[in-house]
Amino acid sequence: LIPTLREDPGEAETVSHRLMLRAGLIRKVAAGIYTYLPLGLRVIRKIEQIVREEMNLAGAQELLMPIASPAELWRETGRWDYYGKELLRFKDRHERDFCLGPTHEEVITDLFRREVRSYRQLPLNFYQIQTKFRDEVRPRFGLMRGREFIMKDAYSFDSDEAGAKISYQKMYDAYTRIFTRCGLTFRAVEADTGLIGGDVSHEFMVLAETGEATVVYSDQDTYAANLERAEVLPPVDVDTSPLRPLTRIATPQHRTVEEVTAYLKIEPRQLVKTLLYKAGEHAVAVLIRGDHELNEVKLARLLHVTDVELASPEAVHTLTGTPVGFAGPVGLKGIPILADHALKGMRNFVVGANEADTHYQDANWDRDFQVDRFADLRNAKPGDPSPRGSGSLTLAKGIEVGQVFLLGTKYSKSMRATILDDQGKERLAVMGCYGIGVGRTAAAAIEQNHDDKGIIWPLPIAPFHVHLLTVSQSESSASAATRLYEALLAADIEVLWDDRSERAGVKFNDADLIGAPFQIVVGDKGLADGVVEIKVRRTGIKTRVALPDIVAHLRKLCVNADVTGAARPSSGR
RNA sequence: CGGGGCGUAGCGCAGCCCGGUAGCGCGCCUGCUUUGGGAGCAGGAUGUCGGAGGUUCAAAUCCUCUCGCCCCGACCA
Repeated sequence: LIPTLREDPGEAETVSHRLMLRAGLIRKVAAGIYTYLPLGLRVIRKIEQIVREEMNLAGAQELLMPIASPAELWRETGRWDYYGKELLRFKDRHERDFCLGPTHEEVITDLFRREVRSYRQLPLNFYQIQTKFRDEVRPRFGLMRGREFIMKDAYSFDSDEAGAKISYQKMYDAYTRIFTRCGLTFRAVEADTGLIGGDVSHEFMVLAETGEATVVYSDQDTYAANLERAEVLPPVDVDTSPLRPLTRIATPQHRTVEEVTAYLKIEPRQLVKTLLYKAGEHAVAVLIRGDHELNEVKLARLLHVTDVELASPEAVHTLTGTPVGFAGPVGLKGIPILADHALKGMRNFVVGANEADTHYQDANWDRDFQVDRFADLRNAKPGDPSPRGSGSLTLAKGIEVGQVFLLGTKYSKSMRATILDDQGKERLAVMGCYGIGVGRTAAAAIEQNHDDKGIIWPLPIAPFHVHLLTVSQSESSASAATRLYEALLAADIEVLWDDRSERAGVKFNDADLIGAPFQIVVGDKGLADGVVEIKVRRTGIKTRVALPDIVAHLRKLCVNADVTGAARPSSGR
């Protein structure tokens, strides 16, 4: 059974989602919840196998934790309240609270503290490949952002920082090998730690237009970070023109940067917008140059809160006495004023006047208002200088397929996971955690490897190496195909045989859609000359090969295609 | 959570404005022909029109409620 679809399903927009449905890899059960069909499951298993091999090689041990976990563990770390609606909660028949695990720091740390006593038992690294559930606000793009999804998660435990860093590096290296073996073009970037927490983190980003994340990287040095994290250096070019006197100016009905700058015939970079934010219980004003974007993650980090949000129009009115659109720092009382450090280089700029339909021209910080704190608060943009030395920054879209975290003692502290060190003293275990989205890796591979006919699988994760199709109904081609099929199986070549009595065109199109790296076409025409046709899906190149030479020929093709998988690390672990 | 859109045969859609026998294409079944890039002819099967309630002689169509799905946004003063 190959349930391919001739037409694009109405529900899918992105390439990988469409092709996964059309090629018969997945079917939707509910929003963000999918069944893996036989073909899709084979791809998932291939990726899992690569992950297993590399994790084992890196010294991690596989275990399997439950999907349901009791609320008490989550209450210990505070995440029962903190995680929000993404945590799908339910009660068992005794009215006890449970949730479906979105990640497993709590469960593994609980295991660790019960079982491990001594530093001699460390380092330890446990991993599992398991179904996770996160009740996403907006599931989309098929397996790219599902609610239920398969994840490889790993957790390392060390007796000190130095050890934890080594464990982290091992995982970083393993991830690099995993995604390389999967045939992906990716980048490891510095990342923020978000809900998981911790100190250091890298995300593995597959570069693709459909990515939901933005990657920032330098064109000349090795700097790469996601947009939330990417550092912006203080300005180098400082305006030294003489200060002009502050002037009020009427800007009737002109609120946005666009409107005000057009009205005043100035550039957005000569205007400073004043954003009012709610950070926990407090309000702050944030000054940002007109052509820059505020980075809320940076703001939250600076203020030591988990989340910030724009103040409501009502709150803006209370704080500034004006409707939204005319807030400004001059005369603003009672709340801290923060400014992006780009302002340090600015003079004689335009700001709101805290009065309807009015702005100030030629405002200057220090003279006209005080800034409580300058900081890096904006998003990087193309052309910004690299924060590590040389080159300028480029922005690209990426799909996050993996992330590694150096957690430190965040969880071992709240859950009191301690070990005895060589002095007999109790110490908190130092942890790391590491995740790979298995289904998302498959989707990302399709985003990077397809054409208008369908998927072009990288050999290591292809559901089958070879798609065998018989295009003639004759006895002779059926028996030739049977012999060939068995010969390929005997040679450990995975082959999908399309023996349906469909017309040739249907089979060709399905084969292209499903995207096995190689197609073997058996037909009466070729058999008359004792040959079959081998087509390389990616290049479209067809070769006529004599029957006895097929296995050898395929082997050669495989070696050429599998440049990544062939290069196995020769570590002694 | 806000905005927009869509639920009609297995799939893709029309019909709805203007109420009156539920349609088209693909797929599926039967037969004949065809057979190396999504075949042709002939015949055939398939629908609680997402669900509930209402209006009406009469509802896929109008009204109310509800469920599901998709897309955009949740970033600017």
